Amino acid sequence: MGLAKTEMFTDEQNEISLFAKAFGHPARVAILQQLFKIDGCYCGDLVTEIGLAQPTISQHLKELKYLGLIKGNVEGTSVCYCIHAENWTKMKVIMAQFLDQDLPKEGCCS
Amino acid sequence: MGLAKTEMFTDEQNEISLFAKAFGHPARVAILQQLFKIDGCYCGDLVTEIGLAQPTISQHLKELKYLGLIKGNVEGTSVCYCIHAENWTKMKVIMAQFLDQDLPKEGCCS
DNA sequence: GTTTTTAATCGTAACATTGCGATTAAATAA
DNA sequence: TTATTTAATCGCAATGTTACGATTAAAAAC
Repeated sequence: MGLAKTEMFTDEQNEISLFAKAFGHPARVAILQQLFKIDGCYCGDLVTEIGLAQPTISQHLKELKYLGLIKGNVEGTSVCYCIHAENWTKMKVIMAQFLDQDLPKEGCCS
Repeated sequence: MGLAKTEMFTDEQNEISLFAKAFGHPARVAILQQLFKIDGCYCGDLVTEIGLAQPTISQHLKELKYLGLIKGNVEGTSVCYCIHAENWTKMKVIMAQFLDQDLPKEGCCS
């Protein structure tokens, strides 16, 4: 059915999967890495750097912005993007809670 | 076109996005959390716990297994799953490299 | 050997994602 | 005002994902 049944999962599980989905495409990973390197970066620069068409980059930026991971500043005809530092930190806390769980000493597969 | 153009991205970017994609569905997050809690867990227990149909859980388990994040041990007619500790740690290193980048002090949006 | 149990696989319907050409919107420059 | 520049949005084709009923496979119990 292509749609996750979000109502059967916890808020935490849904939140983790939403952030993870944002990182689930190499173009968005590349965009974020670029914004860490050159903060802020114009949409056009990202198009050049990453090599996808302008509407495609714009769409990826929209998703990242929707999740609050980046913000964009209009400067004349350009838009300058950068990492939303505060929200990035919040996201990291949520992801770390999931990733840094204690590994059980002994499992069935030991 | 629905398919990421992997050849235009770095191996690192592709690897990050593959792991992220694994966490990009709440059911897989729930499965992994359950395996952290009760290691190891039988496929049937996961079906009961999570509430999706058996073929659906089996499919999610297959993806997690393909990425090396879990392993399954056949015990009679059952299969006992658990976190692949070593690979989980490796994955965490890769994800941390991406998530823990230094935030620039000043961006265009400051 | 037959039945039961457990999980993988198959097939397919419903839906989501990705990519981009074409267009639009909005600011700037001429 | 009329280009020009830059990026968002629209529309659509191609592909991927998710879910599950039906079936199969394999081991265990009887």
